[in-house]
Amino acid sequence: MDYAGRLTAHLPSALRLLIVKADGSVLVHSDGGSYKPLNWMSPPCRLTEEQGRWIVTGKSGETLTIELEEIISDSSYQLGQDPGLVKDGVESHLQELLAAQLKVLGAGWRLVRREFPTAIGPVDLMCRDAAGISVAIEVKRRGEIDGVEQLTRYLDLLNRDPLLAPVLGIFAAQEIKPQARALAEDRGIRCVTLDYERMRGTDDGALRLF
Amino acid sequence: MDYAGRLTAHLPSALRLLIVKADGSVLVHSDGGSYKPLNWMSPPCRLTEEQGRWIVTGKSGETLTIELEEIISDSSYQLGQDPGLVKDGVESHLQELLAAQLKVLGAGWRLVRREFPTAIGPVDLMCRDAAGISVAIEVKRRGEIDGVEQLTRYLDLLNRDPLLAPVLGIFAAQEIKPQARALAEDRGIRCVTLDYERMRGTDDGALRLF
DNA sequence: TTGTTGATTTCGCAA
DNA sequence: TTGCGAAGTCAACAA
Repeated sequence: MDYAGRLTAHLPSALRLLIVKADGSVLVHSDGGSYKPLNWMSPPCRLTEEQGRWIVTGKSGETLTIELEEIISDSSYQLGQDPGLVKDGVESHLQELLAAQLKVLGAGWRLVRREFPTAIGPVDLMCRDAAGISVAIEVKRRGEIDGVEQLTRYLDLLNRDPLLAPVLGIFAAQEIKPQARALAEDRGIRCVTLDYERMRGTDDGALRLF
Repeated sequence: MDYAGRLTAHLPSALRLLIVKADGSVLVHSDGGSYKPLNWMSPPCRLTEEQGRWIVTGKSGETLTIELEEIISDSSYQLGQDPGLVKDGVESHLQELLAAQLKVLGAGWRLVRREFPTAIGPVDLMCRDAAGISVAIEVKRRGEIDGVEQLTRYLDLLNRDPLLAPVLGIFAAQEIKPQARALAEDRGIRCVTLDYERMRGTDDGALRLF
């Protein structure tokens, strides 16, 4: 099997599972690893069959060429439309919980609004502390450098608004990477680690503050 | 199907493809979307079977519970060990090639080290030019604004170190987006477009310099 | 259509 | 083993 697109890749001959979905997409799986196929073609794409060879072409001209040496089994089924997955516990939930339990950041804090709009995107939570100082909070499940950059951009912009300035920043996440913490603290941004289970279970002191 | 781990998720009853790999991992695919399953359990994990129900348990205690209402087809095959995928053309190759062909950036340049460590992450290539001035190089496959920001952060930090300062920056990529180039040049960062095919084929002038 | 952001990300490399 | 950045990331949502 050979792939030519953004990169080129080659897969030697071996016994594998080939899946062709209803939308024409193709997956080549080995008998291990994770859910990611060894190689694949995403929809929209088109599958053409020659003798003993599949050629799958993507919309940007990528090609996946599969040489079929032996077919152990070949089956086809119609699965129909799928009702889809319902998730719980992602970032938006953390944001809701923190908005509802804002007092743990400090007494007398109040929420201005969630998804506070700016020209460069929404701030997760905009608040005012007991003294009335504006505080912009960025909420992440996992806090990495990108998130600190994102909050920094918001703070730069917000602090140019004389009605809001000065605006402080809080970086809140279930887990904060050391490099992200270092960058945040270097920029005067407070870091807060969130405990999702405790926040869901209680309506009071559910944060570990550092 | 129900999942309980970092989040909880529920999947209504429908006709689907279940795959159990040799390492015990489980994939639940619908007949569309991309290569990502609707739900899954990554190895290492263990599958136990009750009547009409599969319970898959991961190493961190996550569980995937699957109720089997009807079995349309059930097959099992041994695929054996897989020789694995050979990729070509990714960032690490570019980094290696540029490290080996550093002289094309200028005569008398030398490599200090690859993956030069800093508090906010490793600099791809740290060099000194003929005059002994430090140069930090960020290598990307596709040069976008994020990469320029990343290099800027490194330069800000490195220039605070009196043993290194002044530190110049080079942004090197197979393809540099106009916005990224504009930002880099505005910040005094030199942009270099890398020609992967020529760099792989020659051991001399393999860059197009701008 | 394009861009931005989150993810049960997964994967690979270096310390 | 751990931590961090890249990915043919994918996918959802907004502009």
